[in-house]
Amino acid sequence: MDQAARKPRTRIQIEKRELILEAALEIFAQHGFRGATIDQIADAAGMSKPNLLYYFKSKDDIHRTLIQRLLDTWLAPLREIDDIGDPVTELRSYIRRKLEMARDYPRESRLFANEILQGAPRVLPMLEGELKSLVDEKVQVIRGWMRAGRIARTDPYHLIFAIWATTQHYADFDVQVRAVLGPARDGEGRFEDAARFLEQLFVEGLRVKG
Amino acid sequence: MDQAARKPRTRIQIEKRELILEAALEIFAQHGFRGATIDQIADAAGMSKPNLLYYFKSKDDIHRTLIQRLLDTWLAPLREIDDIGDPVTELRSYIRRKLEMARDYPRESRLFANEILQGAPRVLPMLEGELKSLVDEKVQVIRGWMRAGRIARTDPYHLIFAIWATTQHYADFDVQVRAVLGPARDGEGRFEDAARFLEQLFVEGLRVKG
DNA sequence: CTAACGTTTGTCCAATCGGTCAAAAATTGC
DNA sequence: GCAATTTTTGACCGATTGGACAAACGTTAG
Repeated sequence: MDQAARKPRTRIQIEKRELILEAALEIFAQHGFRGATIDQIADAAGMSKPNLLYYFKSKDDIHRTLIQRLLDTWLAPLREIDDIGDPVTELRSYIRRKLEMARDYPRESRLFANEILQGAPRVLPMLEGELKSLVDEKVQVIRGWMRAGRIARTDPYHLIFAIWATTQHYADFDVQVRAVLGPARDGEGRFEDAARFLEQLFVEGLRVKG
Repeated sequence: MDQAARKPRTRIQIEKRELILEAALEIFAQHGFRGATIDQIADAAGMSKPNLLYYFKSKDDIHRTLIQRLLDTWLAPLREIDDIGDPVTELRSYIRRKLEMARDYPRESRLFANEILQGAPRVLPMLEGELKSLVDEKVQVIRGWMRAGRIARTDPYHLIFAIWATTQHYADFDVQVRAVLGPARDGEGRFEDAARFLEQLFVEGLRVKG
């Protein structure tokens, strides 16, 4: 009777909501919010449209739930950056974690990319609040490393942007990457090659001179 | 009588088609193909929907025209890479040109990003054909530089991907970049900072070791 | 068995979608 | 001027959209 608005109770509700979110992630990631239809999601989840709307009260509700859930795991790698460890090791494993996420959660990456491309109508407050705070905090850590002469001096914000861009590229632009590399280099070795390249690029690019 | 199918003749047709394409670029870049409506585009172009459809026979027709036009200018910077010049200079100016395009043509970048994100349904043949050929060709140039010991040995494909990703990031994820940098750093200096950072990253990252 | 509750579905709706069409209005060629 | 042509528009159409609803179905506790 509560329409599953706040807290799902029965086991069926928990399972079905999960099923719907899984299907919706697939559809939203591929077609964007407006491009996706409730019927498509219901089909992919193996249920009728009214049945789906019994578990989520609107299309927007599903999307919002997905975005919210995504953000928790999305920022985890950045949170893990620690100013106690070795700077190069810290950055290297941050890059590796981000690349692993692009490999293991490409749909989440594309969902997020779609949202940002459309002007971030649903997550702008989070970007300006939580995300900015977290980045500002890690920028201070990186600045500390630079002041200590442990990595080359550069703009920490743009360093973070570059890591985001290069790693997420393999999820968001997967089709293009595949097309350019061609069938010969289409195996899973792609990610190992990418990891090796990015590691070299950032480690050498941040090496202290002289 | 020819419905402007092949070649526009009158001056009005040329002007109005241009007006429509300009409006459509704005709308498509923001909402994607399915998210955009003919009415929105017609509104933005200051004309009625049937009038718009007098100049383009369908929504798909407009989109296809935009994509086709985009690709010509999009690949121009890559074409300009020359194996005669100094490798570092060549790569540096390629990065700068790509970054300028992200700054000056963000809508084109987002239009392209939307297309790729949705699986490149309209440009996949071009990616696998024309784009792959061009990249393959430039990869050979870069390999030559590496063999000659003029830049560090690494994967040329992923080098190109990294340049694409980092530069286009400033157009496609503009909202996020702005949000993270905050109002204090929101001026046009952003692109100068980005240019400096990327130049350092790639030049140092590709420097030949000892 | 049965009453209460949770789940599922068929049917329906108003709004919006891409696109058509015929006729009006504006422009052009002579 | 006038007729031919190009341009613009209002009205309309079938299809699809997100969502509502009540009735039917399933499940479970007593």
